[in-house]
Amino acid sequence: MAAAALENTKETIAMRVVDALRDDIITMALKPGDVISESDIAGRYGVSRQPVREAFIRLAQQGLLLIRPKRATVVKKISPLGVRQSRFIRESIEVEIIRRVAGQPSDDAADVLTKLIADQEAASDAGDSRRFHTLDELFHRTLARLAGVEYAWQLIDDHKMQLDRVRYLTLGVSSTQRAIAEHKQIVEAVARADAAAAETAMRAHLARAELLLNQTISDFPDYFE
Amino acid sequence: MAAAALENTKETIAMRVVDALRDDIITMALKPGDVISESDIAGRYGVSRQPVREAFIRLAQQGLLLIRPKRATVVKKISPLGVRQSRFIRESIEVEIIRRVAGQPSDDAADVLTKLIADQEAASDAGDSRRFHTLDELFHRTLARLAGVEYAWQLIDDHKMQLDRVRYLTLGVSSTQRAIAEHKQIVEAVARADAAAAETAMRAHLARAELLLNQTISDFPDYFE
DNA sequence: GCCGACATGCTTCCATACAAGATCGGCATT
DNA sequence: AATGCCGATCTTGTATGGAAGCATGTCGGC
Repeated sequence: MAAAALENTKETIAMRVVDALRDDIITMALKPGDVISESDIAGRYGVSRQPVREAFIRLAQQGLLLIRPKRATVVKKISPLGVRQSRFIRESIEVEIIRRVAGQPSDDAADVLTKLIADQEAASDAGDSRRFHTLDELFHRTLARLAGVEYAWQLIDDHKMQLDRVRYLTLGVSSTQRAIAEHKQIVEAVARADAAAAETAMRAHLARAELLLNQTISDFPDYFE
Repeated sequence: MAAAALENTKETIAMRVVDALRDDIITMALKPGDVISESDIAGRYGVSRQPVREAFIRLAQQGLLLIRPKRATVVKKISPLGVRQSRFIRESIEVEIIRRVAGQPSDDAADVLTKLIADQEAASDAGDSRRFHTLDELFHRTLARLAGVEYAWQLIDDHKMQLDRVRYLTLGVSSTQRAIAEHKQIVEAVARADAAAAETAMRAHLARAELLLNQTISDFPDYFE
């Protein structure tokens, strides 16, 4: 396990426990299939069972924990079906976003995106895959903002967590160079206001995740259902 | 308020409270802006505060309640922005779905959909708007199943609840005849395997919700932010 | 040797008591 | 009369004890 101290940032203990556990789950410090209990976590963080229990409820609703009443609570294994359907949702939305952005092109849209790609190249050259990941997410979030639906991006954050766990497992595997090249293609199409090309490029970009998923399933079979 | 007795179907008390409260909220028995408290609801259902509190947490995560720590808990007012972004998500997904269904037409797909429309006409003639609503939802869910993404439909159920509250307010206003006509257009396009026409029809169908939303906001201004 | 009843130790679930922040009213002071 | 203090009384947050269900391993019967 990771730290035994809670960040003192959030208001309530329950919220701090939520943040700590979610981080442990996404970073695989708590592995899919691991069994945890209220008193276990409570003792580990030096708090009572009640806030831990409420944290469990929140994380269970986010699909990260599975509470089996009167039995136990386990870190939910990653569901390939769930991941694929989450990808379907994400692809549907991102395609719609890229159409809008390419359809109503603003002057600085391409500039902002180009600058983000430059940052990604810097992170890639430095071998900082964690920062690359963050910038990659920012790239897609920026597209949502340019389309005027940034709030919608927050709405699907819960579903994205399933994808994030898979992505964390692929940090060393995925080719950052290839992702950067695909981002460039998308921006180029947006700059030309070519919605069809932008959509095609976006679908191709997201399709690579399917290969990564299959690779990950065979690399870590125990983490999947 | 509505019933003071909990259905004895679900496993735990907390789950029963969740179901009861959610139903009261969607059917506007609990109105947006209403202030409730744990002990209030607990006394009303004859249970302790604890399961009620857990129900509050779940409903807050679903966007139906707003817990203000140490202050109170209120039934969340409907956010027009949130509704529009939920609609954006839904439209993105449904367009993708209708493309797939129209793209890979199965023989009985049109038959199943046609039968559903017939049921809707029957409900409309009988003036049973509640049943019409249920069938309408089934129509769209069936499309998701035909596209092979029924599970994704469940994933966005949480967001749909925002739309459901608005829809409940429009039960007497919306034109069932018009909705049926639009459904027929969609099915016709699917039967002809005309993906472009199906997409256009679906967008038009969903666009009507924007008008209903604006109408509802002016009819019930107190229910919105 | 095999199989089932049962005790034991786990878990989550619920109830209750207390703690701590927030609100609102009365009341003293200015 | 206006204003600021302060306490009664709400609220949600946390702690703890016990109840109920489930899994497991032991022991007795066959």
